[in-house]
Amino acid sequence: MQIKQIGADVAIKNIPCFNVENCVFSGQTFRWTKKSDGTFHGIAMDKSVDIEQNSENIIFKNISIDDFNIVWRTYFDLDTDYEKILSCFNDETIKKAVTAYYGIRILNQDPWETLCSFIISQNNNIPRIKGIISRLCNMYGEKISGNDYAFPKPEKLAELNKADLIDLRAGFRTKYILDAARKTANGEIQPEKIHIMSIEEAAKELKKIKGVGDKVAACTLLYGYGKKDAFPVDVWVKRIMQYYYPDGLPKCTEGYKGVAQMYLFEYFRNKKTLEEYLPQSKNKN
DNA sequence: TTCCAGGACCGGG
DNA sequence: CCCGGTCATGGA
Repeated sequence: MQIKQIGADVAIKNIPCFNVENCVFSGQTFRWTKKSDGTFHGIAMDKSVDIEQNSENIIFKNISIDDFNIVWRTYFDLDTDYEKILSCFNDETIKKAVTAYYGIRILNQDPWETLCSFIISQNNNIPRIKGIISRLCNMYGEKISGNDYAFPKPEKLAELNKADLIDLRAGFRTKYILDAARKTANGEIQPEKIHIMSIEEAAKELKKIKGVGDKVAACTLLYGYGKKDAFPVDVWVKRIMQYYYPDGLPKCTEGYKGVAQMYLFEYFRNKKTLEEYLPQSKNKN
């Protein structure tokens, strides 16, 4: 990876397998937009950034190399060799998904934001998830700049009640958000401990929160704790598993089931007609 | 109008 | 342990 300060920007190049658009619109994060000039605007880790990707460079606008190294290099998981991981996937279906969406990386997001975001995601659709999270940040997050607000801290949300979140329009999920905030703020849930736990232990810990089940826990561990073998099964992945992998994911994904899941999820959810790829899915939920 | 969305909780069997 | 109903909201 080459890193260069060019004026007020940081330009990087020679990073295999890094497509910004595929990373930020793959359903693992909810606070990115694409501007009319093709630039990606995102808010994460209490900072906002604009990124331009062209054939030669990836340009992080108006930041220092220190900021890039401390925040975005980690966030985009740039020190992990994805070519190596993906080349081990010897499975026709996964290979198709990898080819179609090459450049997706598993983001290292803030654990609390990830937990809260995927609590909101349950029985919900992605556009609406983004709307709820946006409102939550605008209502209770610290201002960063312009119209950008940081994700609100658990301590901030812990002191609220349901009435304070009526305008969030999160429905039945509001009480789950509050429980997660309170248990995180009062130390019942400790991210530092979860970091060093096994996936099974960590999931059990997260499931102490109301509204956190297997799927939300797996998403949190994969996208917020860097545990790449965590395997979230949502309605899409469930259908994929039933049709392609009734006996489980192929052995070549061992250790990186979450990475394989990310590509499969993105590949199939963007298909208009699932029947084309999952002909038996009609009668199978 | 009905169905569905990156699910989880709860009660009954 | 497993199953179905239920939970808010809004777009298709």
